[in-house]
Amino acid sequence: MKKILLKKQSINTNLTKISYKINYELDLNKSQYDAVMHNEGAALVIAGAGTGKTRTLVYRVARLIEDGVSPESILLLTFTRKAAKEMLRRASLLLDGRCEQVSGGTFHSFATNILRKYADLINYQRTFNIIDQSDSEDAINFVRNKIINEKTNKRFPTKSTLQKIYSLSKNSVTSYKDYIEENFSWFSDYYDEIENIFYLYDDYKLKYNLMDYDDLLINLLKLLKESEIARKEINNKYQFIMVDEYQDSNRLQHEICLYLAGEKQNIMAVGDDAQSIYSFRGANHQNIMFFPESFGDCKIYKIEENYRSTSQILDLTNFIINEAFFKYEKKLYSPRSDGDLPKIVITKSEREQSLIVTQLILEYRENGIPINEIAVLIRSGFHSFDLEIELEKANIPFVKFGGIKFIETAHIKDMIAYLRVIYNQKDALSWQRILLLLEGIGPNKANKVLNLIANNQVSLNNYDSIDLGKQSIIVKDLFAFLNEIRKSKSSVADKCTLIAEYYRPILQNKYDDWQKRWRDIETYLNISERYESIEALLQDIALEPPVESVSELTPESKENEYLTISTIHSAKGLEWKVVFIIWALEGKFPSAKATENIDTMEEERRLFYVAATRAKDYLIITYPINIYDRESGSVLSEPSRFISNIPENFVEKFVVANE
DNA sequence: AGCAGTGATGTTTTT
DNA sequence: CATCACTGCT
Repeated sequence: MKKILLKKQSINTNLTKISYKINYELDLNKSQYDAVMHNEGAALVIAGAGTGKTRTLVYRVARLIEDGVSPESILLLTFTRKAAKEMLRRASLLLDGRCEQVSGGTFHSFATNILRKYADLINYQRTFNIIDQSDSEDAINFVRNKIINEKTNKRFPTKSTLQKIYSLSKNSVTSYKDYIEENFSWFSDYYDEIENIFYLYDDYKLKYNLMDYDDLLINLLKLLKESEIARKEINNKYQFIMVDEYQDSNRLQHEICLYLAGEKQNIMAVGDDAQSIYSFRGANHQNIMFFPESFGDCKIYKIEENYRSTSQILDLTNFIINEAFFKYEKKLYSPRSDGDLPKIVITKSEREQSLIVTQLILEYRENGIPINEIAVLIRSGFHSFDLEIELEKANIPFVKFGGIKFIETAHIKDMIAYLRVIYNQKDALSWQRILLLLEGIGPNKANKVLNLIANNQVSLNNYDSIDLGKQSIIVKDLFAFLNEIRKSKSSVADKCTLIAEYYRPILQNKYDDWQKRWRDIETYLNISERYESIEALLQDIALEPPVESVSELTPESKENEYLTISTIHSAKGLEWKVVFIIWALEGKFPSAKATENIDTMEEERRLFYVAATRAKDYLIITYPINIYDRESGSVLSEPSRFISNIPENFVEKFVVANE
């Protein structure tokens, strides 16, 4: 039995007597100051776009530390690790290195770290592997194939639909039955089969020591709920909880927060209901409004003064959000009234849009705006393909965030699968993947090996009993090779290089464009150099994958300044002097998929709002008119509904002159 | 049992 | 423009 160490912590609540290094009153406005000085008990901070939300969090971290709270006992949960790092860096600049000691990360990475420690309490081994969405779909497909029969041959949900139902019902803490009835009622005939698949899927993961993204949260909650020992240790360690971007948390995360807050309820949630853009992940934009009800006593702070944008930009964004069907009690105001009006540029074609955006970027740069103060924001990853070509022609260095990441490509997943079986030998999903790469091995023979592994008859250092006839040798060679790497004392990067050499002939055989893919592998090898353990590498790849998309990201463009192209979701919390929003066309943004449903439509509006509020000084919205759209088979020619009825004096409109 | 070739299919957003 | 499921061939 583990012994619980209780450490007494004295928090000086008598604020007036302390003399701080930082002059909080001078550095902050009144509402920020109040939030920063919030001491114990629950609090909700509603902070509009650009109102210094990060600043408030950073100052509160510093303030708590100045008051004698030990940095490790502050837990800062953010949406991305990048955000957490940035905050801690700023806090360190403000105060000192102690701020770097603050605990923090995403819900998922925090959960992973906790679960690695307490895995045995929830019947897992601590070397569990984390599987991403597509892995999860594959595993679901595996069990799905066992369930489908004559009755289920038509209109039975696909693996990706099943994964979605599974994930959303878990994230919203709703039973499968209720969730299907409410959201996928057309599948209710198949309810028994679907539920069965989900049970089998859970068994599968437990058996092979795998967790999907949802399991990380579910198992953390389970641990907090069911193990008093773990809960006490965790509560004792993390005395002050701060959660950023609360509007994008879901029910499951909310329940975790309740347990993390513990009896003391020292939790501060920060967010903006008008910026909720993650409902597809089970977030509900009303969640944040329910937050106070979960606590006996919850203070609410509102911050409304915007320091980011000019009042010209805010006039436009206020207009956009006030058109929302469900009203937000929100009007941001700004002391900066010296700006240009936002521009709307209408072009004839996508080509012309790309050309004009490129040209404007060059003009802004000539006028002294550094290129890394400029961003192009897009609704979907592929909206920038044409622009990317144009930017390359014009020699404008750029980095693209969001969209398909190179980590998600088949060849990189293959590479990672080798590492994963070394780390967790039971990982059937990865075994399956790498076995199928071998010549003469199909699903059946792979399955044979999988069963041997599952029954502990075969492992990396005991594989003599494998008998697959002619193919035995090639499989045994794979085992021998992986076992060598497992035992080897060489660096992670060296191990990855060996794997790459092993994989290279397979790659060449499998893909015509193997040279392009090999370059990705070289990038991957470079990344692997940053890690000292396979565990750390795998964890980062699963939870904080390198954000850069597949791209010809040259080393020098990374060093120097670059233009940012980003999906709006990936641009959350960031800001630039100049922001372009391209493809503001009905059918693209809002996406054609969202138009049927009022809730998804409203989310598109908030998304547009988030995009526009990223701009500090200049906002340029563009769209091409008369575009034939293959998807819907129609001609798109209407400007986005979010900008079509903007009052004339709020924007300047441009069209490209005919030559 | 494995594999290659074919035809359909569908392409938000992310941990 | 892939990937994916399916089919028929070896």
